[in-house]
Amino acid sequence: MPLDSRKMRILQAIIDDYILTAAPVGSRTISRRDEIGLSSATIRNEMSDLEELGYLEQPHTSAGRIPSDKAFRLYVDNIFNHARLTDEEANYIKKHFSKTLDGVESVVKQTAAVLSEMTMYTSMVLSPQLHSIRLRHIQIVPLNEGTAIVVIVTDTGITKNALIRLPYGMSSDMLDRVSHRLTSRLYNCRVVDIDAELMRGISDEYREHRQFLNSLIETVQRNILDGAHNVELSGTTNMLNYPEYSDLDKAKKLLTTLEGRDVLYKMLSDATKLEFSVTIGKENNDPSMKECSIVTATYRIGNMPLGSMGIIGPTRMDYTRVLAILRYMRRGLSE
Amino acid sequence: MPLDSRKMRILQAIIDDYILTAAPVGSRTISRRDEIGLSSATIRNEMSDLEELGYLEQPHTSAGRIPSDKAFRLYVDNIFNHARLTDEEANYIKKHFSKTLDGVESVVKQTAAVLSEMTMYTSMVLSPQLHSIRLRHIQIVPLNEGTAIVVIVTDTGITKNALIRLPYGMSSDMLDRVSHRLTSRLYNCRVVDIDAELMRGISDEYREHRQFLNSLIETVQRNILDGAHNVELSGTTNMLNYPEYSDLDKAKKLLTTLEGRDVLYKMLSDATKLEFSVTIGKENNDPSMKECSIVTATYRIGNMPLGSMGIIGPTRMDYTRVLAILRYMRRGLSE
DNA sequence: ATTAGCACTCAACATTTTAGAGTGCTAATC
DNA sequence: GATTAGCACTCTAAAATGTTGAGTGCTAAT
Repeated sequence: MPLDSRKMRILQAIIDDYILTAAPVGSRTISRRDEIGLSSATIRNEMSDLEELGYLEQPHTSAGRIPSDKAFRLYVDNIFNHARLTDEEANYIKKHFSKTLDGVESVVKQTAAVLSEMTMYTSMVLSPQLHSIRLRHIQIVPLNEGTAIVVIVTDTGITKNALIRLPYGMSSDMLDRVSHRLTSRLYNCRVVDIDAELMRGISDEYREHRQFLNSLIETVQRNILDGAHNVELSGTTNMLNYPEYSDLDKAKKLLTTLEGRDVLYKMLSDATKLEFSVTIGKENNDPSMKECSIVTATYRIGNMPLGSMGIIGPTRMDYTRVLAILRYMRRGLSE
Repeated sequence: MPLDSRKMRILQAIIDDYILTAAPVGSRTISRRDEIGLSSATIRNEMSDLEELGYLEQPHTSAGRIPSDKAFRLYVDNIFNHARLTDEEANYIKKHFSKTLDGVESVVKQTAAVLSEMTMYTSMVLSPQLHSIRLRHIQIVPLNEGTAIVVIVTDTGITKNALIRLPYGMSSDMLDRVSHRLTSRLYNCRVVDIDAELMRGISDEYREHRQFLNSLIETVQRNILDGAHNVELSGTTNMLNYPEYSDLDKAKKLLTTLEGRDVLYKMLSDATKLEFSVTIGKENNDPSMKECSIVTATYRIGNMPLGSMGIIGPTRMDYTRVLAILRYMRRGLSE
């Protein structure tokens, strides 16, 4: 059953106040606000109802009340589309992105930095996922007797490289020829699509090196898919500024999880399916993040999702602003 | 004036205890140890002397005493050469390094991870510095109308890439030829050595693209030298386990400095001049690190320093073990 | 339906008490 | 002369106790 409009207004006020102060909100605080115009006693009754309905929680008798995750959920679902950026903020972003940025890696880093600076929360950016990306160039560069570097370039301008062993007596000339052959043969292939089938055609031409070619491709594939696990993190220490993490133990747990990255990687790669996602408090799977919220957005090229980015903050984070910022960045990144 | 052997032994005992407990050490604690065999009263007298000499500090009357930075300095200079690894530890390292590691980046990451795991402190690894590294291959790969990726490969197997703009009407064929020309021309050059002089020879052949070539080289140089600022950090949260950082405020300051990386970069790149270095407590320049010690070691190829790595821990860190581990890793890395 | 009023609760903070670890000094002992 | 036992003294950390104020729930009046 939906909340009547008065309850709604009161809940809204409580949430607003809580986002600001992180402290339990009492009935008087709300009744003092003139857009409400009710006595504290009335508010108390309403609050009591809201608590019963699961939207508020009381840390202990005689403390104010705190919005529950459920309340934030309601709140987020409501504000979702109102999120707009002020010009000032938009300019801030523009300014900090005007620096020449060569290479995907530096864009990713820069994005993470801007996100965490603007929001004062922790930000994370998942490097472009390479599953569905196409090869442009393959080059094998001999290093010294027995080893070489394979460099591959993709259509999105991402390069990857891996160290490989060479079979004995492989000439530098031969490597050049193989490079050319691989490039023209695999041009525009997706990395995941390279399979035995496709390789046969090439191996056949270089019978004596079949073994080498196979291990080469395998290395490249492994390397590309692994590298994509990279999550750029920024502003982790920002979390320490929020009273919800003034408990050293909680802080430690959170930071440890963040440092581990794998949890974040999972979230971000799951989130790559949706344009935006908001995960509030206990909705998170990881125990150390039950007091966080995470807002994510994907970035894409054309309409193919490439990767995603996210903001990690306390449950009472400023969702409106965070969503606005992400929406803006997402547009900027997707080019 | 050097300490007599009894003072030395007592100081040693105090330091040992303090490294273990992080708490001020009292005279009884020391007198109980049977390798000393003196009453607490005697120890007290000696401690009083040691304090006068600047090796001990008292947080307040009626607390035990704490070794000063000066004491640790003495200690470190003494143990410096005794540092040896147990077989068990050596095996641990070997095991964790046996994973296939393709590419410099993953080696750097892996190294940082192993260092912080083994020591339980924070570790950092400076990526190989590229000043003195030589070019092996340059390849320009067209992406789409107007942009391309330059990939360069160095003799140590490190690759770098940068996004560049193409002048109008540059054919893919032409790019290939330029790539070849650049490669043969700059083969074995150090990046820093590429200058106007050197470029003139090439520009002359491609008059109409002189402008393009110059900006290309400039981008590459900038990119290479920047990228080298990369410091891989691991185990930052380990610091939170030590009582010296149970004060949230101190912890926040330290972590913020660490996250900034630039202070660390400076330290590591300075440290690249020495094989090992130990910086204790107040010897550090940065105020947030006055209660840390930092031990660094360089890794090299042949006898050219490539980069360095370091351990950051509380002043009372286990220098012996840390030095042993670094010494071991350094040998392993330098190949 | 709303609100004023009042008794009651409870965390947070301040204050006092207590316990224990450690010191420095002196006088006795080896 | 160096060492040590003994004791008075110091000072923190922890426990115990007191105080305050924000907040509640309920009842009776509006």
